[in-house]
Amino acid sequence: MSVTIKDVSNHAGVSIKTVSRVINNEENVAEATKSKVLASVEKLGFKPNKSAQSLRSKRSYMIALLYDNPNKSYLADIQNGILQVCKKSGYNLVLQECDYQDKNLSSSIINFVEDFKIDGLIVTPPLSDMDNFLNNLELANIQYSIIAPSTKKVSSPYVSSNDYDASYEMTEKIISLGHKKIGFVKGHEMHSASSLRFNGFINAMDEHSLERNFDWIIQGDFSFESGFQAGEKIFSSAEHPTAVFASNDSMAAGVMKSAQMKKILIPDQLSIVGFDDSPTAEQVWPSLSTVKQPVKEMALHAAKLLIGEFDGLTEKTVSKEFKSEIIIRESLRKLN
Amino acid sequence: MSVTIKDVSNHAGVSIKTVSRVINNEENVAEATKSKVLASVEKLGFKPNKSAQSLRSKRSYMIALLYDNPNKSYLADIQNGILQVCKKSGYNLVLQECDYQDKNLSSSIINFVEDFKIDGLIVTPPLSDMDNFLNNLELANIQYSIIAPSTKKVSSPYVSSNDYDASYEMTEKIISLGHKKIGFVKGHEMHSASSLRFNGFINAMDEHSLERNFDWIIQGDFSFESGFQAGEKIFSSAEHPTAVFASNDSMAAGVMKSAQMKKILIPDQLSIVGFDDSPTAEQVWPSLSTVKQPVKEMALHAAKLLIGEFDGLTEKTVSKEFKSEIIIRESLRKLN
DNA sequence: TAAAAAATTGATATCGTTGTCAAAGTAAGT
DNA sequence: ACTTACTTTGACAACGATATCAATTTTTTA
Repeated sequence: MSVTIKDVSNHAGVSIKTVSRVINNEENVAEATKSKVLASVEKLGFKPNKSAQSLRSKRSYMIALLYDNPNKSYLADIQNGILQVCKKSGYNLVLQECDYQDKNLSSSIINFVEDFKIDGLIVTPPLSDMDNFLNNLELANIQYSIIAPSTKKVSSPYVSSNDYDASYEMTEKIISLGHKKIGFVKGHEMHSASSLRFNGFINAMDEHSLERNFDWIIQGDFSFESGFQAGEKIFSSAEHPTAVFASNDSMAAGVMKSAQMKKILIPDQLSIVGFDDSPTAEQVWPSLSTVKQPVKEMALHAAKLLIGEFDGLTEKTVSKEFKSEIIIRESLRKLN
Repeated sequence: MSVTIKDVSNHAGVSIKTVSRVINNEENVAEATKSKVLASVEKLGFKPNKSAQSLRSKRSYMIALLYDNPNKSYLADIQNGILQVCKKSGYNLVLQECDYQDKNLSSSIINFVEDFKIDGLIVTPPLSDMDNFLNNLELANIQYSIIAPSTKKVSSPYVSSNDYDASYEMTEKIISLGHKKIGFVKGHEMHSASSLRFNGFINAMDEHSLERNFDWIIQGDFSFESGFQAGEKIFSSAEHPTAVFASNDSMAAGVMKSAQMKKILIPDQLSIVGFDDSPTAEQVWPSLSTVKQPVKEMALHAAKLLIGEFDGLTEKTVSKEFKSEIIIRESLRKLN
């Protein structure tokens, strides 16, 4: 039926072990033998049987993406980045949806990995911040690579974004446009990015000696609805801010709706900025100024880190922090 | 190390073949033997080695999702639905991003399937409408299940939504609110849903003897930008419609922006409706009335169809057409 | 030039299942 | 009771790769 290693060994006049050596790029194969084998491989169109390889070498050539993320756009970007690496390196991506509140999360994931001989995991927020979970993975000797952890105490490779810096920078941008009265909507408490983004805001405010008004600093949970509620609170206070910075775009859209329903003109009377550059950011009117993280590139790098870890990619890849980009759209305006 | 079929056979005092028979639910195993084996399996915590099974039986217990879809939200819903079935049936979902314009699409997919011994494919639009591609899959003897094809000439199982009906119904809804001057923004020409949605609109208009105004019927491509451009055209015509029906939410948001920039009040002067119930639909202001397809349920059913095809699920599953739901939000208002 | 060391190669076992086919056990038919 | 047919079971081969370890060849060293 299909071409096996034995066919190749016959064709090339060597043992199957030698063919195996060549296709696995092992050392100590004479150059002449190697090219002879490679020629046969090419000629016969040989492709190693993944199942057989997997059985013998206990590797599946599959990596899994662990996520518990309500943000569909974010998820899609992550997947795209990983897939790009997978395609090149012959790996496959398997999806594993998780519930971060599940008591049995660790054991069910460990089971899954052992069951399917998954080679490694890519862990996304908020799972990437659950130290206990990550520890369990390590105890079970499971390789993983982390996207966007807040704390970097883990030993496994990670990629992160500079949520703090980006938030600081965006806040400075707002301030530079003359705003002094700035509100803030915090993100979900479980997500480490929430505190980073908040701290960036606070520190930039402090740096410019601007007063924090806690009537305008509202706890949200990244949902549109929570953004709307935040807006309702902010705009019910005696004095209104001239700008509101929400920790993500959905909440910014919520604030925007609240303002618009109260006939507050955006951006004339109120500037709004978000975070994430979700599709919605471009599609609302006025379009949202926001912070764009290179999510896809981060995921790509995380995949490289992981696969490099057990597959020895040619170029050595290391943990990396990515820089975000500030995108100015219609919702942010200079104060006059 | 881990428990093998041999351990179970020893423990149960039967041959490995008998254990194999039990775990594969084969016929002709005495009830007593079966329960004895099952007990041992339970006791020892035996789980068949997927790689070995795969090697011997030429099945990978993996299905792949084929997509070339710019809509991240749609993709996430599809994935969720499939994953739900996968979890139950022990399959894994592998992602395969495609380019529908790729000349080598058929061969590269066939290669992929043979390479990884993928058990079956779930094909989404617009791939699901490429008859040539589907034919090639069949020639290669690859099992697949289709989501939302327009034509049903294929022999493989499918799930579909009633795009035509939903569009017809939504148009009637608009008409019932007193609108007579209704514009329409068409979707991407490659997507079969586009023509279905358009036909639903046209036929409902005809049915109610309403005139089609081709200044208000604009070709779009499902993108926000194309929706915006459509709006620009529509609102530059001598007379304005009182309602615009866009073939998806992104385009509806584009039309909305165009209108808002021209100070056309929504919904007072103009009603706008979309299609898909994307996250944006809820987050724009005024929020978009739209058509929600049970995408997740459709994907779930498609996965059942596929896995049932080669795995004989308990309940017999057949091709099915799903009904969409009309969601009325702020952007649609009764004409007074 | 012989011996030792290193590099290269191959015969065969092995991974953990399922498939083949024949043997053993049971039920049915005469 | 004795074939005949059917059900149930097991011994062993097979799937297609990698691992072990010894054999062979080449290179280095003395």
